[in-house]
Amino acid sequence: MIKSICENCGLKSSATKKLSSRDLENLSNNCAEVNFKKGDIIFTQNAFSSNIIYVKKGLVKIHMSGPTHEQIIRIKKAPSYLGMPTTFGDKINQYSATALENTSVCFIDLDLFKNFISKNGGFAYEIIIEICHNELNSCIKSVNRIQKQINGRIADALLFFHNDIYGSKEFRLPLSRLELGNFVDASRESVSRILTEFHNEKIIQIKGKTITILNRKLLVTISRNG
Amino acid sequence: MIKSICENCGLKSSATKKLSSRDLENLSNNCAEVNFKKGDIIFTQNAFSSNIIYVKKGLVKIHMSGPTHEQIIRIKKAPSYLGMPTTFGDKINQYSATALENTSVCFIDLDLFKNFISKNGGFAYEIIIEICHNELNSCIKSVNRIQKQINGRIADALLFFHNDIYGSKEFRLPLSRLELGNFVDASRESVSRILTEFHNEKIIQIKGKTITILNRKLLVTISRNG
DNA sequence: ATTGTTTTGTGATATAGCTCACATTTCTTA
DNA sequence: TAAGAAATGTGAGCTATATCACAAAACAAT
Repeated sequence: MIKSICENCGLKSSATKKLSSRDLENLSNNCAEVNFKKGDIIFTQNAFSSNIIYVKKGLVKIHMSGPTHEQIIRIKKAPSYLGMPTTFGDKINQYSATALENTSVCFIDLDLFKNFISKNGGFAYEIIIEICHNELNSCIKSVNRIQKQINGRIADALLFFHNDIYGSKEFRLPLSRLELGNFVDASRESVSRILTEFHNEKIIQIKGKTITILNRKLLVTISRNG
Repeated sequence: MIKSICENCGLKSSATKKLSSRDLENLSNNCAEVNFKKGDIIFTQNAFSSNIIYVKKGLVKIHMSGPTHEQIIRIKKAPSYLGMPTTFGDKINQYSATALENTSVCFIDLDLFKNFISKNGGFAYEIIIEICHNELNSCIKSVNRIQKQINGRIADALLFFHNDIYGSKEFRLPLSRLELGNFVDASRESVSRILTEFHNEKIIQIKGKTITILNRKLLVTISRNG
C-alpha cells in the first residue's frame, strides 16, 4: 500500500482532472494505491464497502453469484471507476471484482469522493457521464445476451476483446472457457464446441489461450444474425 | 403543453429539492409538462433527444427493440427520472419509453439540467444516487432473468407489481401477456401457461387483467427456486 | 347487435443448448 | 520429470421452452 501523489499521476480520470491542486492533495491523503495480481479479488459481493475504486492500470471482471451460478456482468479495462453503483446504491456490495491481469487500483475514501461531487459540479458531471455510459452498455449487452443465440454471443465476446480491450486481431484470452461461458451465458462445453467450430471454419485461430481473428467480417455477420 | 411553476410543485424530486428559488424559476421557464395517455409513446429509440424527462405521475415502460423482438428493460413508476443514461451516454436514444397508465411528464431542457449538475453539487449527488440505484437493480434483474427459469421469473414479476408498483395483493396487470413475456423473457404462450398453472394451484387468482395474490409465500419460494 | 380485430388459451411438435460422462491436454508443484 | 490437479474437448441423450396451429374470448368500431 503506497500513498500516491495524485497531482503527478499521469493516469488521472477525466473527473479528477477537474480537481484543484488543493483537492488533489486532499485526495492523495485519502487514497491508497494497491497492486493486484491476476486472479486476486479486489472486492467481494456481500462485503461492506466504503471506498470508491479507480482502476489505474489493468483489466478487471465484475461478477455476481446468481441463483445457479457465477455470472460475469462486465469486463473493464483501465482507466475506469469500479463499483460506484454498488457503493452509492447499497452499503453492501452486490457484486465482486477480480483482476484478470496484474492490476493497479486506487481506493478512494467514499466521504471525500462524495465531498468532491457536492463541491465540484464539473467533477460530478464527469462521473455522471461515466455511469451513464456504463448503464447504457449493460442495457445493450443484456438485450443481446438474451436474444442472440450462442454463436452470436461468442462472436460478440471475441469482437469485444478485439475492439474494446486489446485493439488487435491477436490476443491472449484472459478468461477460461468456463469464465467465457459465464460472460456470454453458456455452458463451458458449449463454448468449447463453438470455439472449435469457429476454428474449423477458419474464422479464428486458437493456440491455447491465444486467439487470432482471421475473418472479422464473418464474425460480425455471425454476431448480427446470431 | 403547460408551462409549469416548479416552485409550487408538490412532486419535486429529491434532486430538485436542492435547487434555490431562482433555479426553480429558471427550471419553470425551461420545462414543459405533458400528459400522456395509456399506450402513448414518450420518446423513441433512435430519435435525437435533448431533454431530461421527469415522470411526475403515472407508470412507464422502458423498452428496446433487440435482434429478434421487443424487450421491456424496466418498468418505472413516478416519481422518477427517465432516460438519463441514454441522454447523457449517447445523443441518440438507445431505447423507447411508453406510458402504461395515464402519465404526466416534465421535459427539462438538457443544457439547463447539465448546468444544475455543474453548479449544484447537492443536485448532482441526488442524481448520481438515482442512477446508481437503477443500475444496481438492472444488474440484479439481468442475472435473475438469465439464471431463473420461467415460473421463477413470472413469480418475480408478480411480486414486483405487488411490492414495488401497487403495494396491494390485488392489482390490474398493466401489460398484455405478450408484454409480460417481453418483460420476463418468455413467449406469450409460456406466460399464458404458467399464469393458468399458478391460478390452478391457487397461488393467484386471475379475472381478465386483474390479478390477486392468494399465496404470497409460495410465490416467493417459486421466485427463489425458479 | 354485428362484424372485424386483437388478445388469450392450449395442444402438438421441434430444437437449442444443457447435463453427464469420460478422454485428453495443459498447468502446478514437489 | 513425475504425478496430481485443473482445464478443455467431444459424444450422447435430455429437457425447458420456443414455435406452430388453431380455437375461444374480449374488445372496438360501425
